Order: sequence, then C-alpha cells, then structure tokens
Amino acid sequence: MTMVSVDKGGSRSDRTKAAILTAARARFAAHGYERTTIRGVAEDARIDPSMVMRYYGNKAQLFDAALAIDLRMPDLSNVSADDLPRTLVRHFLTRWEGDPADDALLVLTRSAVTNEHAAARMHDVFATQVAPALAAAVGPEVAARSAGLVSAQLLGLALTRYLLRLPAVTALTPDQIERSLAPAIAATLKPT
Amino acid sequence: MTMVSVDKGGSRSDRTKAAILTAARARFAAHGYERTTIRGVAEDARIDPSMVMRYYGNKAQLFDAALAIDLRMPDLSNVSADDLPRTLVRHFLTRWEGDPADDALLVLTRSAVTNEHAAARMHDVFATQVAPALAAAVGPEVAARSAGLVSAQLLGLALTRYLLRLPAVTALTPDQIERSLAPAIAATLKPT
DNA sequence: GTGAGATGTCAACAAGTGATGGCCTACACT
DNA sequence: AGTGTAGGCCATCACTTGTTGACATCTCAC
Repeated sequence: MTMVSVDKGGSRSDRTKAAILTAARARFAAHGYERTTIRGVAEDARIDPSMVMRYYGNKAQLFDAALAIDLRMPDLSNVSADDLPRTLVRHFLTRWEGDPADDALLVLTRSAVTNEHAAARMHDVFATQVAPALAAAVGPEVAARSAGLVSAQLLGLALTRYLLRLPAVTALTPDQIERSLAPAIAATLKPT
Repeated sequence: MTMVSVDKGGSRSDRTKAAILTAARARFAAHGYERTTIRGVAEDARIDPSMVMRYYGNKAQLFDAALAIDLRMPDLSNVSADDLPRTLVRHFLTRWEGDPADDALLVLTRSAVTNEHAAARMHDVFATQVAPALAAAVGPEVAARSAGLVSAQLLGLALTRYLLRLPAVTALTPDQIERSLAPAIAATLKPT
C-alpha cells in the first residue's frame, strides 16, 4: 500500500479527487445537474474526463458527493424568543453571502427544484438540521407547527435573492432584510 | 386561403398547435427545460416530432410559448390594509391549487431556477403583475420597500409546497397556511 | 535500477438529442 | 371528380453526452 505523501491534503489522488469535486460543485451550482457535463468538470479540474469516472463512478455519484452540505446551524437553545428570528435571518444571510467560493448551498437549492434525488436530500437537511435546531429553541410543539413555514420564508429569500436574483430583493441590504423578515418569522412562530 | 372550420377552437392546425403546447407545458412543468425532449412532447401530443418544429420553430421558442403566464392578480386597490395579507395568501393558494391541469405556474417557477431566460420572464412577471398590484394596495413607497420580500415569502411557500414538497409544508392545510403566513406578510408590510 | 501499483491519457462506443428536408395524404374548393 | 395546398410522417444528419477499456507514464519500496 502506498503511504503518506508530504503535500498538503493527502495523497495525489486525494488532491485531484478534491479538485474534481470543487469543479463539479461550481458547475452544478451555476448550471444545475443536466447542463453540467463530465467533460466540463474535467476541463476545470485540468484532468481527463475518465478520471472523473474513476474517482466517482458516474455522474450521479459525483452529484451525490457535491450535495453534501452542512448548514452549520448554531445552537439556538439559549437564544431568547425575541432574538430567535433575527438570529435565524442573520445566520442564513451570512451563510449564503459569507464565503462566495462555497457553492454547496447553491448546488443543493438549485438542483432540488428539478431533481428528485436532490429534493430528497433537501428533505433530509430539513429534518436533520433545521427542524431539530428550531425545536431546541421553541420546543417540539411550536416547531412541528411552524418549522415548515419558517423554512419556506428563509428559502423564499434564498430563491429570490440568490437564484432568481429578483432586483427588488437583491437591492436590499442585509440589514434591511433582517429588519423586514425577522418580524415576519416572529409572526409565524407566534401561536395563532 | 382556407377558411373557417366548424370544429371548436379553430382550424385543425390550431388544435394540434394547442395540443403541442399543452403537452409541452406538462413536460416542462414535470421535468424542467433540459430533460424535456421534443420527442416526448410529440408523443404526448400524438404527432410527429417534426410538427413541433414546424409550429414552434425550435425548442427554445416552444419553451417561450409555454412560459406565458397570467397570475390573475385581483384588484387590490379597495382591499383594506388588514385584509390584504390574507387576500394575497388565499389568492396564491387557490391559484396554485385551483386547477391542477394548469401547469403554467409550475413551468415558470421550476425552470426559472436553472434557466436564465425563464428567470428573466419571472422578473417580468414580478414587475408587471405583482409589483403594480401591490402598489395599488399599499402605495408606491411601501410597495417599493416590501414587494420583494412579500414575493419572497409567497414564492417560498410555492417552492417548499409545490416544488420541493417538504412534508412539513405539504402537511399543512390551506387554512393553517393562511393563518400563519398572513400575519408574517403583514409584518413585512408594516413600516420598520 | 526495477517492477508493481497508482495515476493519468487517448480513442472510441452507443445512445439520445435537436433539427432538416423530402415525401405522402387528406381535405376544401371549384 | 380533379387538384392545389395545408397538415402530417419518415428517414436521416450532425452533434453531444456518459461511459468504457486499452494503453502510457509516473512514483516509490525494495
């Protein structure tokens, strides 16, 4: 078995494997699943298309690898009810705008709309990351009732601002969004 | 020149042209632009693929025809500020769930996420249908400030309920949604 | 150095796509 | 009944796609 290479990030294969994944994420994020081609990814990663197959088996598995995502939800259990909406909005804004090179969110959201498999992953992200974080803050009953629509509001923001880029939404500053959307989310969380 | 045919809906060519468009809408709505094939549309419309080209020129123009949409926004100028959010939410829910055979909304929303041209049409729909209707109700200043985020919330609902089909959102009844989302929209409309 | 396994290149395949143009057919009008 | 034309079909092209397998090259332990 071949052992340790000195370069950062592990063996040579690990590096090209990562290069492929990065290129794939960028393309999937920009063009979605169908319009992303293995050849295009390979070109960006400066390797032969067949290497993509060697390391990821096929396009679907490459896509699968690109879908891995962590929302990095903060611990909301100690956030007061008053602060919760603002905290949520701010977290999502920084998560989306923080690191422009991080295409993972874009990949998942964009492809979930047209790809069943990606949609299933989205369900999973909701169930394992969003819902629990919310339940920790407002309790299971309120969360069960409102988590869906809270997510709808946050995803609506992502949709209009980062995918559709509606001018009426991209024109707003993060602060304006926070001031307008936090009360809205607060309203959904309130018992009817 | 051939004249009037007795059949409903005009000449024979008009009928097949309409059949093609209907089939195309259904496929674009279900699978998006890329995964919709001329051959598939033709099969659904029970005609030869070349007929699609004859009547619509090419796939892009067919898509363009399928994107035509009318939100049927009601006149909101006489709706009280208190009733506005509820009216909006209810209108969108019935618009989306009223006629299941009407795929137009689904086509536009689904494809706008991965297709630049469809996104441009979405911008147009917003600018010519949503924004004016809102401006008539709350005045131009408030509309300019909040129309974007109001749309974000309504599109977020559409996204999670009809495209992603998040269980946490599909489980809700229209009434529940109205009760939870209307106050939220009211909050975004309120001056900060 | 040398051989073996890892890494990478090359050419090609089969399938499916949008698109084209020639040909057939049925209908409306005389 | 004859005929021109709109409506429809077939065969086919050129191209792109994912995927494959044979071959070259590089790296490193021995």
